[in-house]
Amino acid sequence: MFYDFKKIEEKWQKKWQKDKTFRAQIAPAQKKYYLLEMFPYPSGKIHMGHVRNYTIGDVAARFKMLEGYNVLHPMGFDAFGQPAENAAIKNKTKPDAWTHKCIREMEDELKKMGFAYDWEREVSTCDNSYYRWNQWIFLKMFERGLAYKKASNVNWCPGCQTTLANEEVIEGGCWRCSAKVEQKDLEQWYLKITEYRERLLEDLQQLEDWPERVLSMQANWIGKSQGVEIYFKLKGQDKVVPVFTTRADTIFGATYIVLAPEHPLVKELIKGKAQENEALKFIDKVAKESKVVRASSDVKKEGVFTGSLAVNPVNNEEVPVWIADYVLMEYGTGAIMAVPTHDQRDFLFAKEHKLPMRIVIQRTEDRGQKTEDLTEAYEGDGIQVNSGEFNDLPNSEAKIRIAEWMETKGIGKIQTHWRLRDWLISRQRYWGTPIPIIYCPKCGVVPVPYQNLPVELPKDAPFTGEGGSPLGKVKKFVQVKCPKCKALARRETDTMATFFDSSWYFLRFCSPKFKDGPFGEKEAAYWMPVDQYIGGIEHAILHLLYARFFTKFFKDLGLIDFNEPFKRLLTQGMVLKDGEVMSKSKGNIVDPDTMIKKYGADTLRLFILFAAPPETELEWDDRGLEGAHKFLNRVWRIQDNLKDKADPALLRILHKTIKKVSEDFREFKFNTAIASLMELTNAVYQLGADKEVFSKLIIMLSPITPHFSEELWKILGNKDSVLKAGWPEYDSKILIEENITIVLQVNGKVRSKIEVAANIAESKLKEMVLADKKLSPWIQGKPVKNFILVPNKLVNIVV
RNA sequence: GCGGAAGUGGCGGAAUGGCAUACGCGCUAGUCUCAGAAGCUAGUGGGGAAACCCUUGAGGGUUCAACUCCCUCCUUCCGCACCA
Repeated sequence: MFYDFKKIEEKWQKKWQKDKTFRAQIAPAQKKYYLLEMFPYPSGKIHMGHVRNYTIGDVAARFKMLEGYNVLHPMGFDAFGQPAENAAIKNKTKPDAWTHKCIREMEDELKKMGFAYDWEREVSTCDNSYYRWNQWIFLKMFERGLAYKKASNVNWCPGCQTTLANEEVIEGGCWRCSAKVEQKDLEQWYLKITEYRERLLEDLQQLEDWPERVLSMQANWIGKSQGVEIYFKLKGQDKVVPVFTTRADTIFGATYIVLAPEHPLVKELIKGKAQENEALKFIDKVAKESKVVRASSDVKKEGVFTGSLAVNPVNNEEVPVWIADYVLMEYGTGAIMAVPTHDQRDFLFAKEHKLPMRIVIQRTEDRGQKTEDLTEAYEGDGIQVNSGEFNDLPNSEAKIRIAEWMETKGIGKIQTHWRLRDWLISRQRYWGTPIPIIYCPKCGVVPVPYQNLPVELPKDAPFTGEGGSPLGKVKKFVQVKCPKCKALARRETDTMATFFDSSWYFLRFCSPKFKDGPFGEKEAAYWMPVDQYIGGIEHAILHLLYARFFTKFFKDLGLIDFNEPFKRLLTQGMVLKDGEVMSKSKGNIVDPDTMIKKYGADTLRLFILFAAPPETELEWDDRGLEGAHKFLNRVWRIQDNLKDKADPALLRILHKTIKKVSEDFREFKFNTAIASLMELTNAVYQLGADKEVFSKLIIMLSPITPHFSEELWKILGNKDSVLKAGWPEYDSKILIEENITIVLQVNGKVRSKIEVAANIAESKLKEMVLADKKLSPWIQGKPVKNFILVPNKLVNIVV
């Protein structure tokens, strides 16, 4: 007999919707649990990555419901972004219409999976009821000096006359017209996330339940480093070039310095020199080079000599000043001291351009080694050589002593540097939140008054992907009266990066219809922080960092009383097919909808959890899906053969299973939880189950296969949803076994096994072991050197 | 280059110092059937007739005992803003 998954799944989905089973309401007496999965971009179709992410979340949510928590489990759409613009151009429609159509389709697909969402809380970031609060937040930041304007480089396509995202630059060319991409300076809006860097780093320590790798990625991204700023005087001028280094111990080996081509001193340095023309050409070339090309590691490091010399302040040695593309203006001081012997990049550059080098750190065993002997830079620890009064010190000590010495001599300054830069949020795009700023010829930059929000995104902007910002072409939008002096003014036409939208949506879900602010303080106080957040590892840095930044900002505004938005984080692995990520270009996509039609959502949910642990990659396998389906049919058939009373042996297995599944669910080990449910099912086939054992099996399965379990639960005569059944508890008395199998090893190799009473005395056991027949060939005539006993498990005899 | 993760049967995976390969897929045989499908039962790491021996990317170490801990190396995957 087969179960009719199609009928069953439709029936229960309708019932859940009608009964509002998953509606979440504040209940102060009850323990709350906020479970959130990263909301999707509405592309129209869900893919296996979504199925995996949301199934993991759904099982956790339903498990918590069974455990008696008041669960908030919302869903929404991250609906602004470029794909809508591209799709609209391609399909001759509008981003608005296209996005809303996609949202409807995706809602349908998500509902077909049976996910336990409170759909009444759904939000879409492209609705003005949502993005008006983006604008509100922006204005609050602007008031506090956290949003500011600054000139910055963008990728510019001269063919399309538009800016390009990094991912739209393919091998230095525009993805649409292949024209060579240039760099252009534009005034852009930034958020001062760097003001929060200390807290963003510090508070990582509170996140005990985050994966170690995400924490270290965030810490590295923020990149706090202690180092020294060293002042190199320019020869024949009274100008000074500061360079930053974390390796003050190598200063005596600095044989040249390198400036970024954009460095403000460069033009002056090359003026009138023989190298001037060559240098100007190089600067021009680098300036046009897209950041993507410049940043790719396989490109050869290029550079030119400026013709100027500088003085190494520790030994007054004259060193050449170069410019090179691998030094970036954005980091540190935009200038570095080069130590070819102890930095591999400097080493390669020095070899290429025949620059001098000097060893200053050496391991004792390498004493006497010459620079000519080096085939690569030595970046490890050692003893100082060629370093004046610091010779013979270990470099770790010298690093500190040299830094302090330079500070007292006034040739350097100990400094903390950060890797984190401010966040550029301006986009010259249409489908995003308009930045609520007005430019008045008299008053300058004027924020839109709060009562005038939202600044609505015009529905009818013409855009073709060419010719600059689409909003700039909508006169009705651009032309505006200055809120201060009523003179004719101009609106900002940039929109916000979509990461802005997703940096606070978890707060909106607490009170999605709130009208007096981005979220209700009372609701946020009850539901937040998110107890469990689930999403892809690709968001390990940016999204999570921005969400943490916004949370701290809200705390500073006094709207919330906590520092971190996400208590626990799970990053799920990708879904692969034939060892590769599923993608359209590879043509290896497996469509969830097809699988639902063929086997049902419950089977799909079961398989995707069973095939691999949540955090590792998952290899898709059609046959595995069939196996999962087979298992459900096997459980379904149990109902026909229920006994009046279960075997005591089965009861023991049942309680063992309850213990194991409870532990595994708490730790998100769904694959092994399912394995033990399968073992229980196998035992039922051997020993026969009664109604009680079967009921508990169904309850334990219900978070994974909700429709299937609800149906069986009803067939067993229950009136309420299986969600009301309560999570089963195990009886530790039943778990105690009378007899235990002890493994007998000789010299670490298994030679025999014996069955003994659980509470056997050690001396008695030893006697039995030494008398074991299978063991005798191995121990006979040999003195027992050691007798190791692991209680209830194993004995190892060393002879 | 920087940072992170992982390597176990034919395949997905289990075991975090104590019986390597749980559970599932696949495969083999049996049973049921006119036949097939489904189901059920049994078997299934490699070598060997057997006793036994070998086996967790490679090599070394610690330990009574290592997939698990330490060292060296190899391979694969992921993220990134060449971060000095």
